[in-house]
This record gives sequence, structure tokens and C-alpha cells, in this order.
Amino acid sequence: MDEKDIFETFLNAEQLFKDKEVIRPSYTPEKLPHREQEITTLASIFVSALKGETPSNVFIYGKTGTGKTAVAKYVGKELIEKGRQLSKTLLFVYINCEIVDTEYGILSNIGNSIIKNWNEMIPFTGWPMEKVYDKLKEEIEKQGGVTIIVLDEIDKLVSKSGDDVLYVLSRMNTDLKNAKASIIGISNDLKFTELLDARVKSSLGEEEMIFPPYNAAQLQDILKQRAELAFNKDVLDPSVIPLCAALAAQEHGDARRALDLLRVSGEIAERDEQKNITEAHVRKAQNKIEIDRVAEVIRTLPTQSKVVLMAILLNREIGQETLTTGDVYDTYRALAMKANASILTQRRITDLISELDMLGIINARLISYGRGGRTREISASVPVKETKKVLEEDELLKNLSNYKPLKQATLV
DNA sequence: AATCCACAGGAAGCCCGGGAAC
DNA sequence: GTTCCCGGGCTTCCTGTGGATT
Repeated sequence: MDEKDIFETFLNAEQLFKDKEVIRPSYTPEKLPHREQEITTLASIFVSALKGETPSNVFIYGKTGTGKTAVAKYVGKELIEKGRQLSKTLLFVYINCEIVDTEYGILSNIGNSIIKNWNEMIPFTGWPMEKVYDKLKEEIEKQGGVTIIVLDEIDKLVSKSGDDVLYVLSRMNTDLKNAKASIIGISNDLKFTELLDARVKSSLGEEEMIFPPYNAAQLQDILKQRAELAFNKDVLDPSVIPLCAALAAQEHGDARRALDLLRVSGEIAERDEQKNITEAHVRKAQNKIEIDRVAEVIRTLPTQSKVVLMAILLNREIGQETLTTGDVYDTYRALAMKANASILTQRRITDLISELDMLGIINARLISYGRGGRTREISASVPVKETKKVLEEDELLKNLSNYKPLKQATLV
């Protein structure tokens, strides 16, 4: 086969997507349906920046995919625009704390996004904290006006490196003379303020906003708006958007999930060389997203847990649907021995089984066989073949998958 | 009613790696 | 650098228990 032909089929395929970017999670749309009220509230807080006063610090809470980041970025953008019209100095800095999660990183990032002069940049390592802070202050002072700092996924920052940075930042206003700074913290964990120092808590939480999840109807509006830009005319079956919305509404109204479903549906249809996207593609997409999620969880499991999971899967392969803790432990021992791994005690395996249960990879419920003992009844809740494939990626588990467990004496 | 199975799961303590304090 | 402390993984030892069987 000559090389051109490989691509030929794809090139000739019907174009479903007009602009795929629009339904990627990173895209910030022009309009945010059903977030008008949140936008207004946030704008009313920020408006003082235009008057040259310090806006209150804000905490924004809400589950994933409720539009927190989008609203913050949107209002920030509008604010800068307005500021330019009124020729006021306004700076807007956005930092995702999942990516930048150290005290030094936060401060130097804020600093560098303000500093205009290339050769004055704060190096990514090397300076003492004190110097970084002074430099940051100096720059903000030099620019004057109001600087708004958005710290997204702020809970990640606090859980990884504590609240020292927040304390430093919250105190910055008292050190500044002719400039002002205010902070927006975004978190999807409502309880995370409990980890904070009381002073930080009160100074950062001057205003609090909670973003409610979207319902199915609202999700439909969001999807419609994006679909118009993302897909060519008439490629979507009319039932596709309602279905995506309904499925995502079940997952605590996650707009990101809804958009993912729509995008993956499109990608599946595209690969199948279909001219339009149907309900069936959405179902497949739902399945694929779920499998990807599970695969990711399994991949990051500690090795011993993987061996336990393998033990359960192998038993199921020989027709043992439900197992007791003892059955699992027997197989586990054999596998661990074969893999030259250390063999943990049954007590420990009990805990690992509980963890797998919590992750939803297996089902374990407590039952009693009367005189036959009291134990857990364990069964896998993931597809055997696919899961085994993921487990085999682990060097240690590679040659375990063809092991045949001893048939357990079946009790009736 | 008493027995007894096959574990569940709590308590205490060991070991080890990593970060803070000295 | 050393020391101290903390948390997580793990073991050892243990008590508790639902219900078929005796």
C-alpha cells in the first residue's frame, strides 16, 4: 500500500467538525449561558477596581464543570477591556495551582506575568524567597493600579505546600503604597477552608460565591451554543444533545463532562466515517470515557493492589464470578510468589480489597455463610479483558496473566 | 441455646522515606 | 550535617460477629 492511500480515506471522509477547538475544555466561549447572575455578582465586586479602590478578595466554590474558571476568566477579560477604555491600570493574573504548586512558583509566576522587561524576569529557581517577594512587590508598585490574582484549584496548593503563600499574598496590600492587589481563590472542595489559618481565612474570604451545578436543560443550552460553532450543519441527530445533557446531569451537572461526551461522540462518528452523529455514538462515547477513567485509576494503583485485582480477574476468567476473601488471598499468594514480589498478610489484603471497593473497581459486600463463616463476597465490576491489558503494562505483572487459579470448592 | 466457622476490622507498634528544625 | 517528627505501609495480635449447624 502506498502511503498516500492511508490518509486518503480520512481526507475524503465527510467533515463533521467545523472547529473542534470550540468543544475542548480549554476553550473559553464568548457567552456563558446560565451564569449571568454569577457574572453580575463578580463584576459588582470588581467594579471598585475601576474606581481605583481595592476589590474584596473572593472565594469561589463549585463542583467540577460548573463554570468557575470560565466565569473568572471572562469577567477578568471584560474588566481589562473596560479598564483600557477608561485608561486605568488593571492587571489580571491567572494561575492554576495544580500546575504551579509551590510558594516560590506562585510568587515568581505572578511576578513574571507582570514584568514586561524580558531581562528582569525572576529566574525559576535560585533566589531566596524574600527577594522574590520584594521584586514582586516592587513590580506591582511600579505598575500601580489594581492587580487581580486568580488562584485556580487553590485547594491543591494548600494540601501540597500549606497556606504560607496565601498568608503572604493576603498581607501584601498593607505593604503596598500606590498599588492594590486582590485575590480570587477557586476551589471545588467546600471544606478546604478548614485547613487554613484563621487570619488567612478571614482575609481571603471577604466574599464567597457558590456555583450550583447545571441541570439538564441548562446543559442543553450550553451544548447547543457550542455545537453550532463546532459542527457543520445537520450532522447532529436531534436526540444527541438532549442525551449528552441528560447523561452529564446525572454526573452532578458537569458541563465539562457534557462537552467531552459531545466531542468524543463526534470523534467516534468521524472514525467510523459516518455522515452524522447519532445516539449510538453518544452511548459509545459514554462507554469510552468511562473505560478511560477506570484505566487511569488502575494504572496508578500500587503494585500490590494490582496483583490483588489480577487475582480477582483470573478467578473470574475460569468462571468464578464471586469470591471470598480467602479465595482471593490464595490466588494472590500464588501470583505474588510467581512474580517474586513480597507476600503481604491477609490482614493487609483485606484493606487493599476495601480500597479497590471504594474506587468502584470491584464490589465487596459483607455476607455470612452461617457456619461456613463470615466473609466478603467479592466480584469484579470492570471488564476482564481490557483491565488485564492495562495491568499487563506493569513490568511485574506481565507474565502473570496466564496463570490459572485453582478451582475453588464451590459452596452452595 | 450453644457452637463454631472464616473472616472483619480495631489497636499497637515497627520500619522507612521525606521534610522541618536545629 | 544531624536530629526530630510525621505519615503511610505493613505486621502482629486481638476481639467481635451472623447465622447454619448441632
